[in-house]
Amino acid sequence: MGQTDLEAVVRANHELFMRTGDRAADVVARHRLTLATAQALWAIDPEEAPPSMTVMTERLHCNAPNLSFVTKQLVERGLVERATDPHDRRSRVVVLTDEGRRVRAEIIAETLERTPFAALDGAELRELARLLAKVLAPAGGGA
Amino acid sequence: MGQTDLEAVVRANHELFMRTGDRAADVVARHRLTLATAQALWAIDPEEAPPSMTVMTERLHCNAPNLSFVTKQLVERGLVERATDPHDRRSRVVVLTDEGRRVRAEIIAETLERTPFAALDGAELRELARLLAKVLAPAGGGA
DNA sequence: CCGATTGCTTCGAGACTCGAAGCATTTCCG
DNA sequence: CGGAAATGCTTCGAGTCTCGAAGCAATCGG
Repeated sequence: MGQTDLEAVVRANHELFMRTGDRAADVVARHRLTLATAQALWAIDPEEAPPSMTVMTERLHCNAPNLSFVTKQLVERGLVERATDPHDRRSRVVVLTDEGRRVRAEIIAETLERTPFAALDGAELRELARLLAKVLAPAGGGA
Repeated sequence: MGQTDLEAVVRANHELFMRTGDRAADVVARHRLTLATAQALWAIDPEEAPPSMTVMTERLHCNAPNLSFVTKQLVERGLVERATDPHDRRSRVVVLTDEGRRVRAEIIAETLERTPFAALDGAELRELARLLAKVLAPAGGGA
């Protein structure tokens, strides 16, 4: 009867995603952003190379026109800038501005303070992170 | 540094919700539904008393006008019917039709087949379900 | 060199979400 | 009882999000 556990997990995953979003709603609104634009901002890690639009569509599970739309709003808000990838002039990379870096850090910090997941203790979080990582990469290097 | 685990958990939760949705997309499309209407259908447990609109808004984390809109589509699709709660004639309950019950079961079954969570074995799923349940109900009867 | 492909944008349409306003019913309180 | 207030839901209008189709610039393949 693993079916019952599986359904419970999928439902809990959905519910917790919604609850985290609900609690983050006023945080992102305070920065004049929406959930969609905040997720895009979150997806740009300032410690890695600026991602191309294609990479961003994969991270956000959306298509190119959608990302173009969302990116435009971040540009207008002064949080990111578009730049042409010198290695392939067709490709545009999304670069965080100083304010973008600051706003991103604030949104992430406040979201993590409010998410229901924060109720778990360190050991539980580590175990949960381990299990979720396994789901994300099930092969584990196997055949 | 539990912060790292917490962020990883929130990101993984988001990512897995999106992946589950992506893999369910063609399943719900096959039934002429969208993700929003399918979630509403999922939220109606045929083994419990038919939920009122208010209960449904809580389950779906949406407001009344939105639910009214989604419910209308399920009614037009012949999957649910509206009924007046005899105990409070202001309240409308959402009742699954026979086809609604059948389509709901199919969508859930096929979604659970395809979700990445299905890669876990029984013990892992049970542990994951336990942790997520704890996040959903953190108090545990405490003060 | 030129057709095919890739990466992105714009455009137009459809779906989703929400606040405001309105209606029916119930509850509250004198 | 009677009427004001509250509750549950719907409709309406506007705004946001999402996507397919079409188009442009740059690169790749022969």
